Amino acid sequence: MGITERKTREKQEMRTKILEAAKDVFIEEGYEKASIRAIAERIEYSPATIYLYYKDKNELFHEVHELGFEKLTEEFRLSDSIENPFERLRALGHTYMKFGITNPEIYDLMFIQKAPMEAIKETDEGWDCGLTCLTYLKTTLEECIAKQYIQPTEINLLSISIWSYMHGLTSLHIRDRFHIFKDFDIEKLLYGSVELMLGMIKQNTISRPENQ
Amino acid sequence: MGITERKTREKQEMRTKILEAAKDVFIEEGYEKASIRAIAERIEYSPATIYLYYKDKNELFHEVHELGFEKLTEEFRLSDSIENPFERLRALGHTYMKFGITNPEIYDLMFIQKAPMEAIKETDEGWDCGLTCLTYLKTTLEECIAKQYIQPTEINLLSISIWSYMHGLTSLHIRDRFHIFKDFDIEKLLYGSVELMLGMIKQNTISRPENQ
DNA sequence: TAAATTTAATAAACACTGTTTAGTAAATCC
DNA sequence: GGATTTACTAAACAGTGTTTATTAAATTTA
Repeated sequence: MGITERKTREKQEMRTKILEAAKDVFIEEGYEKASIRAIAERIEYSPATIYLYYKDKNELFHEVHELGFEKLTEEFRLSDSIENPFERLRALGHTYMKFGITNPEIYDLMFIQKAPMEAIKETDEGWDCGLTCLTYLKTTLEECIAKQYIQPTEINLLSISIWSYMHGLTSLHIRDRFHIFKDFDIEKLLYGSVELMLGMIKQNTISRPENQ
Repeated sequence: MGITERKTREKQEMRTKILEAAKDVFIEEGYEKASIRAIAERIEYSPATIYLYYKDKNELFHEVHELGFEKLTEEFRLSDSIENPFERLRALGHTYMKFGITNPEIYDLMFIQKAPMEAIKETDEGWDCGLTCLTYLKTTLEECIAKQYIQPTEINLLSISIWSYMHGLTSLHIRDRFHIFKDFDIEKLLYGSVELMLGMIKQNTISRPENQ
């Protein structure tokens, strides 16, 4: 019977319709103004309708957060063609930071807000999209170690460190904590910091001939 | 005339009464549940009364955020007695991270939420309390450089980097992004990361005899 | 001291928020 | 064609920050 098939298809279409509206409101108006009512109004449905397709706001925001990860992963993929793993690492760093600065509201949802993580806790799934991005970093770092650009280091320790560093720079910046450096070009400081870190983890190798 | 003096004193007492209540609600109930009504109820006044002493929620939260900085600065001061600047740097790092993990809601307000920064924008003051803490880090780093524990580096670049690193570790942790390392002892990874960073910035000096 | 004025506090309202419930109209099934 | 399921929504509930009009008390003035 084709009706049930059409119905499930329509149900899915409505979900993506809501999801896209949520994403748009999010990007245009920001986290604070992304209310259920605002999203409902955009698709010309009543607020209550959204609850027929999403359990609650957390679940909806969790899916928006997944969209964000799809976009970030997509941008990460652009660096796949870079042969040198250390150069690829630099590119990933720049991509990550630029993503955060360009899409602060989505970045907010992906790495700062509690909501998406609470949605995960209510299911038995893990933070798959986060894991995917982390794996991207991990494999690049492993390759850097294999090709002796970086001193051998426990990979979880190293990846958590690089990620935290990049997140620290990005999040303190988009949350306006760097205004105290008002006499400096902040973006220049940010990219300078990335280079400082890259220099530090690379220099270790250069200065240790026994690893070469 | 003693009346006006008493009045201004009472006005100040009421402000601190509200402020302390706000801080307590904040610590006990968290950011989300720290509503004007909840704060008002705790001091047994009507919500409207708070607006006679504070312009809006942002201004009140800004003062709570300042209390947080007083506490953090206090804890930083405990490391003043450490002679070796590099050991002092390690202590500051541990203090910072422990502060964030122990007081996640206050840390939230100090380094994550937008609200306190918006309160600053509306006045002509800067982020003085943030600057104080940063100066603490800066002077320690400068001393590290002077005593050749750390390779000479532009001080703003270096301090922004160390701070971002510590904030990245702390904030990703308290916002539950490290659950993907579920097979590991996360706190161990965190302190391990601090050691990794310390090792990296120190090693540069050791491996460069021309600086010693 | 009595009246006028200033001050302090609040109840109630406004415009929002997420979410639930009851009810309606249309589509589908028998 | 009548019964049933489905899709949707209006209205309500409990909460939010904030403003306004009003009241009662404290203070000043005459």
